[in-house]
Amino acid sequence: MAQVKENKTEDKLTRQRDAVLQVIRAREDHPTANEIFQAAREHLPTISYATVYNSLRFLREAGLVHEIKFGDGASRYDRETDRHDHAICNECGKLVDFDLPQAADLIQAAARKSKFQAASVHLTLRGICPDCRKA
Amino acid sequence: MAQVKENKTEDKLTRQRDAVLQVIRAREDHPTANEIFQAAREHLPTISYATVYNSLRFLREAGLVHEIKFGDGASRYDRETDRHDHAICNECGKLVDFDLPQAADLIQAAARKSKFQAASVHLTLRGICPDCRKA
DNA sequence: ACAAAGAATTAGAATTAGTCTAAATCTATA
DNA sequence: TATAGATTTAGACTAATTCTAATTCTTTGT
Repeated sequence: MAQVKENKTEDKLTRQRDAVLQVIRAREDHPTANEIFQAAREHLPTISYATVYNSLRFLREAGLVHEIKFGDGASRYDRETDRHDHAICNECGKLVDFDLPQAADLIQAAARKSKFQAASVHLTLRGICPDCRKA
Repeated sequence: MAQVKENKTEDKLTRQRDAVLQVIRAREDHPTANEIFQAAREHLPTISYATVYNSLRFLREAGLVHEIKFGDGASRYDRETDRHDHAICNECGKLVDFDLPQAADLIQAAARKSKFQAASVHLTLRGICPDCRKA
């Protein structure tokens, strides 16, 4: 009798996937897929663009990285996977993480208003970052 | 002496721009630029894709429509221009407006945490919409 | 250890959203 | 009515991402 195979998605952290993960973990900021590709090929020169995207999907589904999608260009990837909020600078586009527990507390109220079954809530602030305010 | 011309951006609601505006105002949902283009050319068969984009930029800058950018594909346009929040269905992608005044109240706290000078805050709920919950 | 099956990777083509460009058309006004 | 400025048009172009098909691992059974 054939052995039962439960998992649909494989769960191996291959060399390529690990390289991508390490790139994200090594950075304070929120790199794009392209930036990750550039950095990853320094360690693994043969890695391809498609593999970076495949790895990012894998890592996201495994909960190891967090994908941030604002409309402004490319998705960005975040090593911080706990619930948190984002601030985006209207001048320079800088993206900053912060956590506002009060925002998380609004999940019930948001579910009631929207009639959705809530999975998560996320607050986005738009404004001017400290650097651009100075300049 | 030449007449002084103050406005940098012109402010005429041309036939094309008005057609785009009417399409958005006529819809309950949040059409993409492509959907707007399809609908607008029923009234104005010669309108071009680029003009739809130009008109959307004009209408957005004039405050007549609201642009919603989630990473999931194309920008969507909303006739509702007052501050409001959004719920997105993780199953079918449906986008719904709602207003949670408590979210607006968090603008001060969010500014403090992020160190940004705040312009706006916006709460996004992700979950399952009523229709998908039934199915 | 070896072959077969399944998974992952690769390179490049394809797709999609959106912007840019240059020529043509409008429109207001002197 | 001529003209200058603004707008529209069609299509080329760009950037991000996904798809595809061939190739290269990895397992695992024998």
